[in-house]
Amino acid sequence: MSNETVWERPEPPGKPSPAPLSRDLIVEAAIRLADGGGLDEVSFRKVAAALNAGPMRLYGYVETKDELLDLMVDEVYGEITPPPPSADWREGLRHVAHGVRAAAKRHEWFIDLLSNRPHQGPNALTHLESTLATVGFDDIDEVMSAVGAVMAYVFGAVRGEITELRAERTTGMTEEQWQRANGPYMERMLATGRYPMLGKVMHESSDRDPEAVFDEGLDYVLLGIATKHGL
Amino acid sequence: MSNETVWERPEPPGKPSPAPLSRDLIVEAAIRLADGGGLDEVSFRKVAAALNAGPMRLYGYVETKDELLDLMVDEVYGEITPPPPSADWREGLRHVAHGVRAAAKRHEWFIDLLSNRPHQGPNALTHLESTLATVGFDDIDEVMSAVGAVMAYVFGAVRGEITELRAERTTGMTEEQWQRANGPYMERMLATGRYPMLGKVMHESSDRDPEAVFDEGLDYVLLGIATKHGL
DNA sequence: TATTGGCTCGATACACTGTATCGCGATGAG
DNA sequence: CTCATCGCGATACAGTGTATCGAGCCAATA
Repeated sequence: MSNETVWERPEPPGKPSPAPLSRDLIVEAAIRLADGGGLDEVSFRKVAAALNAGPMRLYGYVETKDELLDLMVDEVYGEITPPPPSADWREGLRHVAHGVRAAAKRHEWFIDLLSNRPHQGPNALTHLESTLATVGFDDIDEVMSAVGAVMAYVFGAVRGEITELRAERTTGMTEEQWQRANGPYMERMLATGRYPMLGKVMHESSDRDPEAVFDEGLDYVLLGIATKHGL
Repeated sequence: MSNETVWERPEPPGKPSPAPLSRDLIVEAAIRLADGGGLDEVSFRKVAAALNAGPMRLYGYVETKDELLDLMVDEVYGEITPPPPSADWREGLRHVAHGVRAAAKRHEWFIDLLSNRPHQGPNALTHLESTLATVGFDDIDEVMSAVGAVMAYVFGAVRGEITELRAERTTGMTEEQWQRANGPYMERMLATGRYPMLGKVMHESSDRDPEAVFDEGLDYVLLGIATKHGL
C-alpha cells in the first residue's frame, strides 16, 4: 500500500490556492505581465489570474487601475540607484540619466505612463530628491532649471528610442525587413524631391550606436548648463 | 388640398442625413472631439455619431483606429508653420520648438500619441524636412544630432507641462485647491526630513512663467550645441 | 455547542471599447 | 419593371474597468 507523504501536493483543481495577497504581490505580478507583453497584458482580470484570484479580489488592495499603474511606475523609480555623493553635478546628472534610460529599457511600458499623472510616489520623490541633491548649485531656481531641462531631454530621448525600437519590432525583426516594408513608401516620398534633407539623412548619415547618440544629446544639455552658469 | 412644395423638408427622424463622408471630415470630427474632451472621446461610435453616421461606416474610409490616430497626429503637424528661410539655425530651431509647443497646447492629446508609432505622415515628414533644412551644418550627422536633441527636449518638456496642467485641472481649478488636496500628503512627506532639497524647492523657489522655463531649457540645449560645434 | 454576525471573495451585470460578419434596402442597369 | 450590386449599419463577440450583491467561512457570543 502507498501512504508515503506527498511532499508537493498538487493543488486540488477546484480551488487553486488561496494564497494571501498584498499590494506588493499585485504590483509585482502586473510588472511581470507588462514586461512580458506590454501594457495590454495589464488588466485586472489577467493580473488576478496570474495570482490565482478573481478579478474583484484586487479591489481590496488597489482602489483603481490608475492606482495600480501609479504603483508600477513608483516601483520602477525604486530600481534607479541614486548618484554617489562624491559625484559632481555633471557626473551626478549623467548617472541619473543613464539610470532612467536603463530602467525604461527594462520596462518599456514605463515611458508610456509618464503622461498620465505626475509622479509623487515615495520612490519617485526619493529619486527627485537625490537628483536635486547631486546638483550643488546655490540658487535653488538654477537647480530646478537644470534638473528640469535634463529630465525633459532624458524622457524625450528615451521615448524616441523606445518608439523606434517598437516600430522595428512591429514591422519585423531586422533592419532589412523594415527597409523592404517601409522602403517603397519612403522611396516614393523621397522621389518627389520635396525632401532633400531627409534624403541626405537616409542615404548619407551613418547609423550610430543609440547610446552614443543619447550621450551626445545629453552632453549638449550639460554643456549648455555649464556654459550659461559659468561652470 | 395642400400640395405645395416643401422647400426644406425636415429630415425624417429615422434617417438623419446621408451626408457624404471623407477621411478629412472624419479626422476633423475626431480632432474636435479630442480637443473637447480628451482622447477618451475618440471612439468610432462617438466620431461616427458626431457625423450622423453609424460606427461601421467609418471603416470605409479608415482601416483601423490606430490609423485614425495617425491621421490626427499628422494633421497637427500640418498646423505647425516652418521656420522662415532667412532664419539662422538657432532662430529656426527656436521657431520649431515654439511651434510644437503651441500645437501641443492646442491639442493636449497630441503628446500622448507620440509613443505609439513613429510619425511618417506627409505633414510630419515636411515638418522634419524643414527642421533639418533650417540647421545649415555641413555635416549631416551633426544636423541630425542637433535636431534630435532639440526635439527630444521639446517633447519631454511639453509633456511635463501638459501632465502638470492636467493634474491641476483634475484636482480642482485653482492652485490653492491643489495645495489643500495634495498638501497634507506632501507635508507629511517633507516632515520626514528625508527630502530637504524638495522642501527647499517647494518653499523657496519662485514659481515662474512656464514659457520662460521652457525657453531657458531650450537655451541650454542650443547653447550646448553652439559651444560644442564652435559656433 | 449552536447560532449569529460580519467579512471576504467572486459571480454576475453594465456600459463601453474595436472590429468581423452579414442582411437589408436603396440605387443603377438591362 | 426586374434584377443585381453595393454601401450601410444592426448585430455579435471578445475584451475592458468596476458596481452590486449573494454565498460561504470564520469567529465570537449565548
